[in-house]
Amino acid sequence: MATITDVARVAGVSVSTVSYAISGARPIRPETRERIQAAMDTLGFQPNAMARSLASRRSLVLALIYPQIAGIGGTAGEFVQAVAERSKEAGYQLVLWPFRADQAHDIRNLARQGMADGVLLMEVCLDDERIDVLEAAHVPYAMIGRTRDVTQRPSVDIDFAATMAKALEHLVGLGHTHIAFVNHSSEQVDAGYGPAVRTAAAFDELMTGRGLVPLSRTCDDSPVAGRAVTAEILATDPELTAIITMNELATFGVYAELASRGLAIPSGVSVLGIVTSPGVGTLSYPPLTTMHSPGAELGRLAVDCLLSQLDPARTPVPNQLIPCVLEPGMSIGPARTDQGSPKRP
Amino acid sequence: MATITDVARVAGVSVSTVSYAISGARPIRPETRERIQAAMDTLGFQPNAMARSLASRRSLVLALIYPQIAGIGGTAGEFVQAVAERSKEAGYQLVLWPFRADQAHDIRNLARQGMADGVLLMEVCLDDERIDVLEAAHVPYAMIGRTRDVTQRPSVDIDFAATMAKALEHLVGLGHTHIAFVNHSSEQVDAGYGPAVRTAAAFDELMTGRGLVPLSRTCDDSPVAGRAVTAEILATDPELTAIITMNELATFGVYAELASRGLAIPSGVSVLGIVTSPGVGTLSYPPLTTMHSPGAELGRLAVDCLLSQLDPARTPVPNQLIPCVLEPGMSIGPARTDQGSPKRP
DNA sequence: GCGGTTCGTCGAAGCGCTTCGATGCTTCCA
DNA sequence: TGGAAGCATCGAAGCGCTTCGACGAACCGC
Repeated sequence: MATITDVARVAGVSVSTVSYAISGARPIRPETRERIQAAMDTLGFQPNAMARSLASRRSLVLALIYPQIAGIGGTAGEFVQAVAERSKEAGYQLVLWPFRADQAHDIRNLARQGMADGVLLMEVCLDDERIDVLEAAHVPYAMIGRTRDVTQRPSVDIDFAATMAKALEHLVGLGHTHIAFVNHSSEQVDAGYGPAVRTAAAFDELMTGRGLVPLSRTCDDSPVAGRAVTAEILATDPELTAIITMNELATFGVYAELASRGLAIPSGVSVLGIVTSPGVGTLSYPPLTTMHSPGAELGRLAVDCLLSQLDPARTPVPNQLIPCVLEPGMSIGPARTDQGSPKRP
Repeated sequence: MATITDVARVAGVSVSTVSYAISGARPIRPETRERIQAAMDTLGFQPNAMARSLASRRSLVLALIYPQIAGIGGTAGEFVQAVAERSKEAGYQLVLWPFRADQAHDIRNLARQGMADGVLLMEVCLDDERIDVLEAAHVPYAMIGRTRDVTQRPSVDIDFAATMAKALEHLVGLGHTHIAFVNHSSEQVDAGYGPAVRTAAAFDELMTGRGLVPLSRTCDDSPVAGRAVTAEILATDPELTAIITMNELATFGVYAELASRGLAIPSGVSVLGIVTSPGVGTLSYPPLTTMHSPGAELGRLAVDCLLSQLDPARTPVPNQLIPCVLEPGMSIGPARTDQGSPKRP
């Protein structure tokens, strides 16, 4: 494997000149630059990443800490992909650190080994120990998701409140007033999992603000649980005409339960999946109308957000919240009016 | 950030002694070892990964080249996850290199920068340029999937033939003789995408071997295409009683088309999904019987396979083929016998 | 025509670690 | 009891690159 020394020898210049020619940090005479380029080409020179990092004290590597990328639905996959691609565009590599959220100290130690210039965290909880540890160790980071207070903390996230607002606006505009929300599991809510907590809060507040009664349920991530919750919801409010789900697997159960009761979608009950992974709407019949998670955009933003801290020359990236995007399917229609829709609460 | 020199000073020993204490490459007196350990603890020392790699000429990093991890179904996600975890167990980190299959030269150049000790390739085609380039550059690799000839080439893969054999055995045992196979798209077959080619070949051969007529179709990866193919298959062979699909998205279309024709599953037609991602069976009603892809196991094996080349001290990992695992659902039953099942071809 | 700049290049000092050979002690057996 | 062998440790030479200061040459204005 050719080294920079070989290139310098072949080009008849000093090692430092080659280095400057590569980095462009100092002016090089065009003729010299060409000789160097020729030498690099004939030798097939590729600079050694480790030596470069050691000397420059920048590894050009970002680390992504993730708890899980498997599972149905490519939300996380889409996100990871976007992160990797954006990193590459920016000249960085991406390493995967599979750590659970409670392994903050292992994360800190790995970070201090200098393999990565900064870390990206996903699935951040309202009170996330990892953030505290990383801040204490002065490790640059950016999070996808938000801790409780996020001012002064670099983050990008889905705008759950805006997503819910758009969802309700859409449904209420079609005459729906009895609307239920199927959330993630109660374990996730209790663990302070941001999406579950924030979206539920937004639902309650927005429904109440419209003078409607919020019917909100947690639900394990499975079709079976989705079926059970649907049955329970329908029993609780027989006048229900719309269900918003933020639980992809449960949504399949919602469909199944509605079908088994002869409740057609959307003429009987409208269903809207929010924060979904791409393509999931087409898996059901009738195709589910969704508001899909802006995973790819979040991934790119997260990288930009982190890089803007590593390199002050970059334009700083403010914290951003991105709402989900409506993807029309065929699961939403006007509210049915079996016994006159307006009803006093 | 404390360095090894700081540790040596605090412990009152030389730098090399600290290094040997950490690596265990030479014996150190227990008392000395303890002093060093104490020094490391008080300083919070973490060895610098870059310096270590530069000096030892081993980065302890593996690279995973992947074309796509997004998309419905966690097959690839499951695989990536397993790879990352196994790597961590073995003391390696995993970096993601998002390259398309035609970017062999970029891959080569990156590999020659010495960031990774070896690379893992997924979605390998029968004739894969990347393999040739990597071999020419003497870059250690392991592939998930197989090129045309795989003797002497480190690989792990799904055993498509065995999977298909088990699938047919199961169905024929239930009296099915008119069986169709829904493959991936013709583009993928033409591109020499191993799973599509090998499985189709196995289907043809095994059906013919049993004296049955193989009805094999390519199909775009979408529910819509799945519907169309199902209609065409049923028109071609009205006596069809079973469909094997290796196309998760299309399978949803298969269900929809059967439902719209009033063909119940499994009493009218049995459906078996092969090489599926985990959990996908539960998304349909009735739950799809599947043979799911051993993604996690393949991921672990692939890492072991690669590591056994990097470190000759490890026990070598032979090329392995792992069949998919049957996961019972409710989509398979005995063949219907509308007009007497045995029929001469 | 002389001090002050700017340009293009060089040499050398690291970056923080690994690893080879050497060294001074002990220990052991003939 | 002396030489070989083993043990524990040290010093120094890199690994391949970046970057700082320096230096000669060409250029500038007054």
